[in-house]
Amino acid sequence: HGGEFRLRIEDTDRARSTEPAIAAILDGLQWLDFEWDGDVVYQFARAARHAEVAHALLAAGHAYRCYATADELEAMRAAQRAARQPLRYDGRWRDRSDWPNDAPFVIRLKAPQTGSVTIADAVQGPVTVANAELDDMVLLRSDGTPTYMLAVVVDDHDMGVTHVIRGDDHLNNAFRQLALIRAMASFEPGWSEPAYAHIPLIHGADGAKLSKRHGALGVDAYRDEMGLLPEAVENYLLRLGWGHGDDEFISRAQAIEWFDLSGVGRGPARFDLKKLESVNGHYMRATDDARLVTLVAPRIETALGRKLTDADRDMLHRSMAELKKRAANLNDLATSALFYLRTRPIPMDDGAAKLLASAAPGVLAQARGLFAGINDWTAAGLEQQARDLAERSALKLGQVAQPLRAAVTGSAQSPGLFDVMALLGRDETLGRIDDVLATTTA
RNA sequence: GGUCCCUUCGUCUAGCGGUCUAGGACGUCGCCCUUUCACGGCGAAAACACGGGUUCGAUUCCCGUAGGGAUCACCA
Repeated sequence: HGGEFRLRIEDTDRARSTEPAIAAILDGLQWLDFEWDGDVVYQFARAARHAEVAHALLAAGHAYRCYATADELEAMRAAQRAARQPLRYDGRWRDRSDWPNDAPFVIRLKAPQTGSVTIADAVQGPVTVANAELDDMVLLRSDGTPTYMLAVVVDDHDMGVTHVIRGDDHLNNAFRQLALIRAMASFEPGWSEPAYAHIPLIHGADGAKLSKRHGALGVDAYRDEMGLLPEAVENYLLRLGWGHGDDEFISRAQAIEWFDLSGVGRGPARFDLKKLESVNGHYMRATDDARLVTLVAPRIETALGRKLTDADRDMLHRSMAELKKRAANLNDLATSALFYLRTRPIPMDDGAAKLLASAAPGVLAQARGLFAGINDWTAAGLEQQARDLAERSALKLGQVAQPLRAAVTGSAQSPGLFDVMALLGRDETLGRIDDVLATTTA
């Protein structure tokens, strides 16, 4: 829609807004290629301006001092609970002016008590709430710091925010924020109401809401631990709660063209890791080999415990076309690539050991002999030898190829065996077979 | 509990009164391809929460029930 994307860090809770927490947000946004316009605004730095607005409201009679203590308010709520009444501030200081001079106080908004407010939400549609349901919220705490409710409204106004798009856990807040905006607008020009869009929250696979304690992960977990591609995460998230016909894979450009808030569903969607991995696999296959080599290299270096040489990277690059068809994420890709780069003797996994143990006697040695005499060390040439051997020994090709695969890759699964051998080269391939022959005869 | 919101295959969704014997994708299960595993191809099982209306006709509109969600701080 050609708008601006402004980034504001709401860090008024000093305990939670640590340096690493903020860095993780910026880092995650950048990884997903969500570039914001202009400078990052830090809310805490604007506390004085927030207080200024609270005092302007107080002076204009749209706010008042409340001297109720925490204990007093707790007692009030307990009584409301006991009487099965809704829990809300009862306005006990709303109309008083006998202010004690020395006692601590908060500033509360003098919100309208009659009538109702309707929000034309771009996602939820028109939503109406009676003003009687809303109580007088705290604007400024007793220590003089602003609450979130005050801060957002003031910052949105000062930053020229026209569209507030956020999780629907904020829908209720919108009504109170609107009351604040209207109070300001009543005596200061320029306070306009933004358009609201409240997007449903995402739930875990079990239907329970995603939270820190329950399945919610930082963006870095999807990147680092799970080895996903940013475009895959973006595509998956885009399709959660929104769709465009039967389209599953939607590029950034298409998303920009097609996406509209009116198409966003109103019910929460469940997070399905299987589908995310599937989408990621699609993007892995679509990614060019060079980028995959760069992305997967650090993981391989960690697994191998050494830096990759240029020759390693070249080997990786040449094997990538086949490897990427078999991997749903960068972790799997790294694991599946290891055997190309290991130094002899390579380890055998359980599947490989089993194949070697049940192999027809002598096949490995015979194949080794045939391969040693080969002139053109190509996939086609190697395959021909293997086929000839199988035919002569009345074996299926698999009975020849599988033990060979185990010896050469250390695993029962790999890309096409003869392509692997061609890539590995004569010396390495024959050496790996020799390694196995040495251990089995010994 | 009050207020507000939601409800199509197990999951994400298409559907915006008749084209629905309800489409796609993931997952599941078969088959094909094949030296293994994948990829790819073909196919199958699988849903309109329930009950009332409105209408010539409801998946689509309205109401109720049930279920689910959000929120009710001197947190954001």
